[in-house]
Amino acid sequence: MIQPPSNSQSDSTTRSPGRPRCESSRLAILKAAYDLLKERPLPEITSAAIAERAGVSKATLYRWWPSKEAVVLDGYFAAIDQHFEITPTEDPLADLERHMRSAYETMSGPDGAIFATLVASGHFHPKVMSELNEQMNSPRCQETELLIQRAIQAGQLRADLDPEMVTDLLFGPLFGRLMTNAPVEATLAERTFNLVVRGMLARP
Amino acid sequence: MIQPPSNSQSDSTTRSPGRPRCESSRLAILKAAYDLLKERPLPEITSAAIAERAGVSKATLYRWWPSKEAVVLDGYFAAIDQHFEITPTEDPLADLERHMRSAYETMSGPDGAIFATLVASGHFHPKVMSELNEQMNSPRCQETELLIQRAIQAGQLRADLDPEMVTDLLFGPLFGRLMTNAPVEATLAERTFNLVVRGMLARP
DNA sequence: AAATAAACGAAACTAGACGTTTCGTATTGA
DNA sequence: TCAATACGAAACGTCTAGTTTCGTTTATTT
Repeated sequence: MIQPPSNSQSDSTTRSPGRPRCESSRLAILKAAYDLLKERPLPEITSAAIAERAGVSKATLYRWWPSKEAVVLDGYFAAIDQHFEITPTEDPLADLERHMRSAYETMSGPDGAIFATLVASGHFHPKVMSELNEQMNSPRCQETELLIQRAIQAGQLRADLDPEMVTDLLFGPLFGRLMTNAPVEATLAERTFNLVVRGMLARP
Repeated sequence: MIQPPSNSQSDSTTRSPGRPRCESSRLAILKAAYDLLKERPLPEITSAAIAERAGVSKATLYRWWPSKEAVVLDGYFAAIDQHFEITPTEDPLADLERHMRSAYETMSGPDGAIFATLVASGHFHPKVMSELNEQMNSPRCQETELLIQRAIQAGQLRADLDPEMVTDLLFGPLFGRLMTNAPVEATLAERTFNLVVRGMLARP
């Protein structure tokens, strides 16, 4: 995350003197940021609005986060932290498809729209982009690539596949939708998966 | 395009009285906008900077365009208008690949970066997004789908393919790169094309 | 219990951007 | 010449990010 002062309160044993940080304010700020994110795009969210909704002064907000973007990003991560688990079965290829459908389904809703606007902001705030890549994109890609490698080892997929390339392809249509602000149709994951798996060449 | 006053000077015969619009200023503004776009992302471009570089007053700029975004968008369209022609041959599938490589190559350079930031801005300015979709995305998609249909009719591709889906897939990795601000590798188009054509299933 | 260190709220403040408006001047057609 | 329009210069209003000041509150430490 992005916090200037020494965060994670060093140890739980040694505490610095003075009034401790107000945990409820911290949570209120994160929640306020996420709630606002569901209502309107990031540029229309002001730092004053976040502070006001959280019942907190702007000074407090800027004491713990360096910018509006950092607050909103932390709020988003805190809210969606629990998504995207995978439970492997005997059929790695089916696991891959389930994983993909789950991602598409999540991103077809409000969290997808928020993600898209955050990525858009990332083009103007390098730290936002790198945070998003580190916290969201990279981990999800690694999960996906792992599933692909399992399917390869199980003999279900070609051995000469590049898992990274396959991942790009599987999620490309999703990114395309998010990037152009187009709706993610319910059948998109399925159709994408089938086409990628089978290929488009005539007479196999 | 986006111009509030009656543009395209109605007819070339009937002209309204009064001093005519200064064409050189118009061109200077468009060029200044595009040049600035090559230098820095849109939010860091100020209307004052565009006017100053064009040697024009802000009042002139806002007389002809409703916003900074509209100016910049027109500047971009004016600069890249000539890209992406297709010359069909006897081999529609090869045409498709060439078309795709050309698009990937173009978008791997500065115009791709600019496009990405414009799309990003589109998330915060609906008119920018719709303009981009109408002037860029939709036409390119239609071209691509046409090429796919030709390849299907030539028997090179499966008859049951959905050209739109294939297009999404072919350009997905490109969009993914642009969206996350990642570099578009020189071999990306080729690898994408090969994988989509062949599919990823083991033993065909 | 007293001193200290830090967080908090309220509010003023700076700096900068967008977009508007005013006014005087320049350029065209009628 | 007159009317209509474009242009430049400059001031202006409004909004926002982010900073700073100051008095108050809550905790630890001695």
